[in-house]
Amino acid sequence: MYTRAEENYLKCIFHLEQEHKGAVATNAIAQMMSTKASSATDMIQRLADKELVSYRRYKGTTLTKEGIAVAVAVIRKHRLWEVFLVEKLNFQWDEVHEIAEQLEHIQSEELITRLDKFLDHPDYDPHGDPIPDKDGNIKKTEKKVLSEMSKSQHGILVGVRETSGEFLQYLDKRNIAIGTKIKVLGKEFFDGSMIIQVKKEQFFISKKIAENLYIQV
Amino acid sequence: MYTRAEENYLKCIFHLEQEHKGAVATNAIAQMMSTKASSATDMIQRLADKELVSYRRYKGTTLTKEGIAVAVAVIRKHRLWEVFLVEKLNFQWDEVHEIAEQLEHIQSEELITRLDKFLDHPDYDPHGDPIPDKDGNIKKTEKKVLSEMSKSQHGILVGVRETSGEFLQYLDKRNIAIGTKIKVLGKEFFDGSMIIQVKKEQFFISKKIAENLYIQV
DNA sequence: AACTTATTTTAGATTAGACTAAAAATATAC
DNA sequence: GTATATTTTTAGTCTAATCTAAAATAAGTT
Repeated sequence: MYTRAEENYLKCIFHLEQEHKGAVATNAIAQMMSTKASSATDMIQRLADKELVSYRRYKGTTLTKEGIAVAVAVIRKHRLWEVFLVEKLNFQWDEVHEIAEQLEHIQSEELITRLDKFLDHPDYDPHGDPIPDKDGNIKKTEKKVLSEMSKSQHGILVGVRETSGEFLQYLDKRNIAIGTKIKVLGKEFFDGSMIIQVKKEQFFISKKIAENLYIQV
Repeated sequence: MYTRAEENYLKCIFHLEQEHKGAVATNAIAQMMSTKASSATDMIQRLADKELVSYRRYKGTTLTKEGIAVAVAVIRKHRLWEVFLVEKLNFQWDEVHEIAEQLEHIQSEELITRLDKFLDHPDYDPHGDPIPDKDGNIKKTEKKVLSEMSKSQHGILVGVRETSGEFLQYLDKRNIAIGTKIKVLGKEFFDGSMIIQVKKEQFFISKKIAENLYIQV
């Protein structure tokens, strides 16, 4: 099995690779892991020795098949635990990330099989992210970033990008949650800000907010 | 907070101190932790620096108030998770120990508060051991080892000492579980073996088995 | 093309936790 | 009460994961 640190690096590289499509820069990894570039290099080289990533000095890092499998397994565990925490223990969706970061490293195939069944095989976690299946397949959701939508388009919120407590609380305060219908009433070219309709109410939102909301059209 | 290793040592020392009443030998700790005496000494000295144990060279180790608090908190978490695994995820009672060993180190007060509530504030774990409350109080069960009972005495099984898979499966095979009524029909002085009644059936059991069953008379 | 800046890697040190081998303290035996 | 055996501790080494400082490479600018 792999260490906690290894699993965390693999998960991190997986997410970065998804975002930017292509080899991941050492600095990007270091930054996301809140560590120094030298530490990241060190770990990357160890992961390369174990053939979990392929790596060429100064050129960047990509996950191997095995590396992807490990990363996705960890993500599956993380998201299943998040469902458990919200659905069964009644946590708010913005409180679960930190705890799931720990739970995702518990080693037991059987545990996850049973947890998945107990939760009735959920497809999405409380933030709207898809839960990989046992074999590592992830449902691709054809979601759009709200900031890329134009006037009078509408859809439902299926996920968020940023997962900080502040951001999720911002949404809660405005009654915006996964599943909420959102319509774009207006868009300002100058700064990318928008006026949106949520249920009976209308809000002004900045570009920064709009960039962090995923909408299914 | 404390590291996994520290928590495990504290838990180990707690159990040994309960059993033998008095300062715990370094070798006993090393043996229970499946490590070498030198490693144990090393850790004990670090724990002493942090005032979690009081320790005098060559004399043995005892937990301080703070050390007890940490150990009991870990034991509480372990036993609550065991209840969860058996009651909610339908594990057999002999399959849960290893997983609970991992789960007991998850750091979150709130998680345990909510888990406890979700499980309806259980008093005992699936092996019959009492679950410490939030403040660290442990219900003392006035239980007796079966091997110390005499002919025609009876009671119910409230706990087991040994927790190996083989032993628990031995019990399962004979339909013996926590809560089962047991009556001593006969006892052999020579080797301490017994004939017991369980439900409608009678079994011969060796002294070794009898020493590992706790009965509430 | 040469200079400057930013990124990445190497070298060397540190910490927790474990190990082996040897030394020190305690316990047991005659 | 000395000799022997057992237990415990110390000293020194090892690995994973981190750090700082310095060196190497790549990228950007004139």
